[in-house]
Amino acid sequence: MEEPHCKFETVLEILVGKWKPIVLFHLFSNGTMRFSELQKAIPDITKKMLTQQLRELEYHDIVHRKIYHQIPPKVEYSITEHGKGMSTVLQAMNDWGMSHLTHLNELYGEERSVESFEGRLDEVTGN
Amino acid sequence: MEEPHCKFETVLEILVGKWKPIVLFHLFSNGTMRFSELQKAIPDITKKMLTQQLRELEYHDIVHRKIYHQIPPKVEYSITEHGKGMSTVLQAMNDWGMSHLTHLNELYGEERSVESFEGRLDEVTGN
DNA sequence: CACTTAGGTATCTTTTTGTATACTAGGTTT
DNA sequence: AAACCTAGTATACAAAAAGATACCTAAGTG
Repeated sequence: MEEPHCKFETVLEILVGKWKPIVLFHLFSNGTMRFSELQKAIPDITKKMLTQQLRELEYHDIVHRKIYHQIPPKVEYSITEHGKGMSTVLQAMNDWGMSHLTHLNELYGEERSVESFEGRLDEVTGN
Repeated sequence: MEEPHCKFETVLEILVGKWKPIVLFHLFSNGTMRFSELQKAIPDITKKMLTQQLRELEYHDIVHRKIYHQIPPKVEYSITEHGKGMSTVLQAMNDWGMSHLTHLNELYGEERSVESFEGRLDEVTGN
């Protein structure tokens, strides 16, 4: 076999967390967003989770946090230059992910959406 | 709302779980492995977790489970053809992951970033 | 003087994941 | 006959992640 597939865990570590993908999606799509704009765009997220996910992305230098020292506060989030470098990886994951969805539909049936795969997995694993 | 970076969640869904990466790594590296060989290769994993992770990968048609009907039981696991198609994505994740580690080292220094990534990664790579 | 605003924290509870340990089947070896 | 394989289950438990809710700040507004 070719090169060992190993350190993709690093990417996983960045992306791990229930809300990271959708947060990243919005920031990649919209460029720069305020905390409250992200909250609006992701209605079910709590402030705590949004803060947490953003802080973790910030630690990995994927997201930049710009604070305006005003009252009421204003904080803007955006993808860093380093973070933009992730887009090819995300795109590759996205593309393969799409084709995988098609494949799963062929295997298990068309009527199932992404969300319902979870439930079907539970049927199989008995959890 | 066009979607440049969105359904990479599908890949995440396959890879999610504490032991999936190392299981995949061994199967990609070794081709075909028995349940007990995987157990040996990943000493800290419990049977329950190994079974669970393999079943989930099997559901996604990434891993194939071949049962030999004999006593004592023999079951072999391998990457499916569909699963092999994942290797480019894993490779892309891996490559970017490596450069990200370097970047983190530059940002935080060698000790700090090593500390933030778990030893399991090193187990996999043998570093 | 109280109210509003934006971007958070601080606690506590619930849910999800992962771990530990014991048990099973049925043929083979001691 | 008892012990030993392998590839699992079953059950109980601990730890981690996520959710719910209340609270904080400090200037501007009515």
